[in-house]
Amino acid sequence: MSSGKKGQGRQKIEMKKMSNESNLQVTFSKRRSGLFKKASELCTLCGAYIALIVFSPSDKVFSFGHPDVYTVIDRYLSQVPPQNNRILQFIEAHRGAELRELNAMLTQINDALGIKKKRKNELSDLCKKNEAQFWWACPIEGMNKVQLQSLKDALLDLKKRIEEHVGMVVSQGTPTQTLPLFVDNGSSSNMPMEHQPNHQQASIFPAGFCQNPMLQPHLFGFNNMGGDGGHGPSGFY
Amino acid sequence: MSSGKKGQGRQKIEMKKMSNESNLQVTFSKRRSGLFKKASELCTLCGAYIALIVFSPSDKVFSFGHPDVYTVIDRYLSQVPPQNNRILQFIEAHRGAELRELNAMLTQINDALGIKKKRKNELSDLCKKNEAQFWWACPIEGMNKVQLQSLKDALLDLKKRIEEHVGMVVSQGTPTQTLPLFVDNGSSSNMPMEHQPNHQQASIFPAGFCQNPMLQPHLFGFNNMGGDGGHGPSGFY
DNA sequence: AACTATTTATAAGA
DNA sequence: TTCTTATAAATAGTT
Repeated sequence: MSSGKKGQGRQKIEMKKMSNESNLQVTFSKRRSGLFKKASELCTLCGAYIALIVFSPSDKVFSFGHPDVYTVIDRYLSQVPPQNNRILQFIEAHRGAELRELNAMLTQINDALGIKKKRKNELSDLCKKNEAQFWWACPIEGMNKVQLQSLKDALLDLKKRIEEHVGMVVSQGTPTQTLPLFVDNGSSSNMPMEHQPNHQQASIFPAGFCQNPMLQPHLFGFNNMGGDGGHGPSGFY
Repeated sequence: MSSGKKGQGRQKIEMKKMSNESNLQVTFSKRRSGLFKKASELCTLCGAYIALIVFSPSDKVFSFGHPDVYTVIDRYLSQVPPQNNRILQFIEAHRGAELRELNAMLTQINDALGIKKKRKNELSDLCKKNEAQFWWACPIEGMNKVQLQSLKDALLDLKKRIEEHVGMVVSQGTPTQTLPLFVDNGSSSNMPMEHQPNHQQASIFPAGFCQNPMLQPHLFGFNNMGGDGGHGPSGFY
């Protein structure tokens, strides 16, 4: 602007996969922000329930949910169309159908049966997987019971050794303080907020367990569980 | 425009729940369209994987997925952060921690164990529910195996009675024709398309089983499984 | 990350 | 719901 040469400003782009890698990265970032903002605004303005999950080209995952992702997914997966009288309605609707049509229907129904069987197996697998290794991908949440128990034991041991080292006995009362080293509650005031929507994300995660709170102001709760970004040794912040 | 009085055009709106009901409905509709369009564009431009589920204020559900909603959800739910050496890393990171911090950590770990147990039960319930009555909410897909079998039997019976009525014997060869009455493949050319994105929604539904394809041009596959909108007797269209 | 010329989305009104 | 129009908001290209 201060120079004599001014940019062309925004140009229209072709709606196809971007070829330039670095450009794509920037565009992804900008548009992802915009998308999440739009989603949160739809919640705020209209009281809609929304789940939004985005995997970046480099497989980082970003999510937004109101009231939270899991609630909306559960509701989506549980949703079944009204089934009463389905068969009756179907037969009524096709009472005059030609034989060839009926044959086609039977074929489709058989196909549907096969697909249903296949998907049922897939779902069973998924359930097993989820039982084996739990989902919510925050540091401690990422551990299974056995791992948590191990961690707890290890910490107890460490604590004991410190006690011995310091040479003092500590009361075992419930601590009330949170850990700055470990906890970062995204809703605290150190986050810039342009406005506070009146809806809240009732996160499934215990407050402060999530890493990488998105820095977008005025958005509900964008939970970036992305790969590299959060799970290294320095990730406890 | 033809009148002397011209509108003010778009006005800025407050970012809070809209009070006017009919206005809210219109805004929801417009913004939902915009949101889904943005989502599909992010897929097209950047190759992102996205799942987007929206429940309207009146509880109609709209969804968009690339490659499809279930794939993205599965991936999201299955995602677990790298766990190797987590415990070691944790202890390393906190070797100098104060006793009070260790106490706080133990409390949090105990909390996490409790939450994990609770969520595990919830997940089990969800799995059971899904086994009992399957999810994908299109007409035939909405039926369970027993219902599909009943429908098949009913159709076979109907077919037989028609045969008797017409007084002829029909060959049982596999039909190759689709049913206009029953099938509507959203990607066929009777849908206005401003442009064809090079990504495809690999729908879990057999082609044509979905109802209410959204009429938004250039979008991937918005699957409106909304309550009233699609499941009545007239829903077979 | 910031800037800005443009394109795009959308609130209001019909 | 769909169309139009004025304006707000998002963002592509650049710095």
